[in-house]
Amino acid sequence: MHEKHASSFHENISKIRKLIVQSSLVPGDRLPSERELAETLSISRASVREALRALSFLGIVETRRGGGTFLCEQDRHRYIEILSEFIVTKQTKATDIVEMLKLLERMAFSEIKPTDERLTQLEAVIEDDRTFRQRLIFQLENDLFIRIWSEVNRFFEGLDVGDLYTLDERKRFVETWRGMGMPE
Amino acid sequence: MHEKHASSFHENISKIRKLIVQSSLVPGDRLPSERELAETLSISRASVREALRALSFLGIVETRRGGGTFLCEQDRHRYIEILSEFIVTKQTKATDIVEMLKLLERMAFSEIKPTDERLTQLEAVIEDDRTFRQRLIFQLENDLFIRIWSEVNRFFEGLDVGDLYTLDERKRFVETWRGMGMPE
DNA sequence: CGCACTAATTGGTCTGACCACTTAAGTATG
DNA sequence: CATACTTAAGTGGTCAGACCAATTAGTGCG
Repeated sequence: MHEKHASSFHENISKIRKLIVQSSLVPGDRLPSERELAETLSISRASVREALRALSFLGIVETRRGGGTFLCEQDRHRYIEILSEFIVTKQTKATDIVEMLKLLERMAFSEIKPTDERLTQLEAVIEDDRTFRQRLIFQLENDLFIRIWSEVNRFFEGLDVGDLYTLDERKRFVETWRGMGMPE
Repeated sequence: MHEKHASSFHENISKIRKLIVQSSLVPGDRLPSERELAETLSISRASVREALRALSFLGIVETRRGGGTFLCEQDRHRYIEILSEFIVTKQTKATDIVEMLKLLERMAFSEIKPTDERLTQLEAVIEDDRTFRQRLIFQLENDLFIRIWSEVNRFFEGLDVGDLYTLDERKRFVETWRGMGMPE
C-alpha cells in the first residue's frame, strides 16, 4: 500500500511545503487543520504533527493551541540573518561569542514574564551555570530563539572557558527578576 | 496528575538533555530506547518522539531505525561553524550566497548514493528549479544539512534572482548521476 | 447592540497496535 | 572449533482512535 520512500518523514515535510506554495498562503495565513492535512496527504495525524513540528523548528510555521497552524511572519526569519551577520563580521572571536551569548540571554530575560513557577525552576538549578542558562532560554518557548542560542552556546562550550556567569551573578539575576512586577 | 507547565514539550526536551548529562553519555553513545524514556520520564512515547525529533534537528541526537538513538558525533556540529564563517567573512554578498548554495548542493550530490528511485524522483520535478534542488537536499536525509541549506536558500530566495540552475544544467546533473556506478 | 453561554473546531497528549529494520543470540553445518 | 545461516528479541517508524484543553464561532437573551 505504501510507496517505498527513502524517508516518508522528509517526504511529508516536502508535501506540506508544496501545499503551502500551491495554496498561495502568505505569512499570517492559517494552514488546514492537522486532521485535514492527514486526510489530504493520506498520512496519519501523528506524521503530520512530526512534519509540522519540524517546520516549526525551521521557523516556517507556528502553532497555536485551539487556534490552528499559521505561516510565520517573515520577521521571525530575520533572527537568522542577524545571527549570521553578527558572528561573521566579528570573525568569531572568543570575547564576541561571550558577548553574543549574554546579549541573547539578556533578550530572553527581558521578554519572559517572570512567574513564581519560573523563578522556582531557575532557583532549583542556580548552582549549575549551563543548566541555569539553558532553562532560562527554554522558558522563552521560542523555537527559533532556542535554536540560535543553541548554536552560539555550542561555540561557547567549544571555548572551554568555564562558566559564563558567577553564582552571585545568577542570584542577582533571579533577585532582579523577582523585583519586577508580577501580575496579581 | 500533570504538573501545570508552560509547555510540556519544552520541558520534555529539557528532561532528556538532563538525562543525557546525568548519564555521562559521550558522542556516539546510545540513549535509552523511546519506550524506556517514556516510562522513565512518565510521558507517552509520542511525546518522547516529538522531543527526540527536536533534539535531532538541533543536531544533538541521531536516530537509526531498528538500531536506536545516539548522541551525535561532534563532527556534525562543524557544519554550523563552517556555515557561519562562510556567510560572515563573505559579508553575505549575493554572489557568495549563490556560491554557497551551489557548494552545499554539490556536497549533497557527492554524498547521496544514486538509486533508480531517487533519480525518478528528481526527474519528476526537473522542470522546477526550486523543487528540484530541495528534493535533492532532502534525499540526503541529514537534518542538520537540511537546516543549513534551508537557511542559505532563504537568503537566496530573498535575492529574487530567478533560478539557480538552467534546465539543461539540471538535466546534465541527473545524467551525470545516472552514469555513476549503481549497486547491483 | 452587546454580553454571556454553548457548541464546534483545533492543537496537545495518551494508549495500544503493527510494520520494517537492526542486532544478537542460537543453531546447524563444514 | 570456527563459520555461516536462521531465528528471535529489540528498536525506531507509522498508524488508528480516543480524550483533554484552549480557542473560536455561533446562539440566544437582555
